[in-house]
Amino acid sequence: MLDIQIIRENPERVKEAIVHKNAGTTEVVDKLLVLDLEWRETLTKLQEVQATLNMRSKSIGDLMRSGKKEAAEAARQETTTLKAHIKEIEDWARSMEVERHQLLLEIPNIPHPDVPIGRDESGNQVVFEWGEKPTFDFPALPHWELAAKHNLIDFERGSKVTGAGFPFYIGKGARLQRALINFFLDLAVDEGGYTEIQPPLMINEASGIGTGQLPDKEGQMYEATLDRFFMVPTAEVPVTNFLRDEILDESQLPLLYCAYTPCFRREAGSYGKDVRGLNRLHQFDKVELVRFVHPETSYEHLESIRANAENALQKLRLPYHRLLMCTGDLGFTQTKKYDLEVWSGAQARWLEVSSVSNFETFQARRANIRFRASGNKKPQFVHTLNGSGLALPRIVAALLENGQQANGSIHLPEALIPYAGFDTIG
RNA sequence: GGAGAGGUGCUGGAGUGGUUGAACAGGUCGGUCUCGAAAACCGAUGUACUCGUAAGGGUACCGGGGGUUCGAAUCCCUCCCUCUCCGCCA
Repeated sequence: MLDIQIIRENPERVKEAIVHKNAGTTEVVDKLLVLDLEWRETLTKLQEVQATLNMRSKSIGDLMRSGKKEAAEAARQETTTLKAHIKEIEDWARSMEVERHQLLLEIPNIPHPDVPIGRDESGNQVVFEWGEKPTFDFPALPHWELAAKHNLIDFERGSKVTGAGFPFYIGKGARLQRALINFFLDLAVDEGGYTEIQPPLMINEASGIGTGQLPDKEGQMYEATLDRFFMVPTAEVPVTNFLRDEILDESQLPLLYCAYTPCFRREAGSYGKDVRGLNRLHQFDKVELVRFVHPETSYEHLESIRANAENALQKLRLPYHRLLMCTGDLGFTQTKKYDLEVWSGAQARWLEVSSVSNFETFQARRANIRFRASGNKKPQFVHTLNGSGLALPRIVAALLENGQQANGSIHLPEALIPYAGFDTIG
């Protein structure tokens, strides 16, 4: 949610953001401004009438206390029409406010000036590349064949027990998952300075609204309808909402949290391409990095989270590149975003394994997370940021594919061996 | 799941229909005193929205929502949460 003040003062900038983000028509802005004005006028009127009623009530009280019963009774009669009038204006104001809020929720965040303007993913810029793509002097197998060959992952039984996209990890496959989770968490805690959190795996409606999954992306989450809880699509949701409706002290900032959770995504509408093997799952593991920071420092923190994620990739010796996402490929809530993609040797393509974003006050405003600067100043909204550090399945895909040898075995990178307890699969 | 108790400001804790946005205490901030500090004393100290160039007004908020009333933190309904006991259970 944007600050209404920005929209009032700078509607053209907001419209430009909508156009650059491909986020619908700019009409919402004009509609909102008209409604906002109307709402404020109505509100002023309402408050005036309420003030008169309050005054009358007070004088009735005075009359009663001084024993002037008839006068009090007469005054009481007079308030009935006033009350009806209040109710009328109140209903009107409320319905306007609801609509105003609705429109406000439809307006996307404004991209940072550094962000290249572009319609879609073709406008994204590769700004950094690291590592060397592996070459094979034998027919390299895609990870799903390697996983089957070494009995690491069982997709079929996953389909039987739950459905497509819910695999079983077996033996060294399961151990590899556990190793990666611990490796990423240790990295975040020991080198990144994050505090580890184990959040609930289900969230309520208010939390979904706080981080922006609700109301529009409701269909992307699994819902426990009896309780109206949602399975977490990412740890970002519970971890960001950890501080919802709180006022922090400036000295507490920045706050850095990391969390491992499974992530549940319905991925409605994305069937067809790229769903082979581990490329797209309904349940997958991820370590998420979340920061709550002072507004003045948030872009430094963006680079810092990005560096945390890249550090993990480099330690795993996975070739990757960094994309600066263009306006058209930015999410609704983001001002600036980097995607990190690893090279998957056998599929010969880049796979997204991390997305690092700044939301400035967009989430903080929705989730009502503020801080108070020293000296009794007014509370202001923090900036929130997050990034994957990292998402497991595509890392596993790349590790298997890039690490495969002519004899069919798979070598693990040095950094992972203490965690896995083995250096070779097969 | 059953029975009961309770949810008030940064904190503790009053308040059961009429100057209560909320006593009192603590905390925090500012000041006086002091070489400095402590103590003591004085003062300030919620949030959101809105009107206003400003000074300064106004409205709403005592877990959430709704209702009764001229008037509600106080009465009623409902939901959520916490605690105690019982049951069930990893």
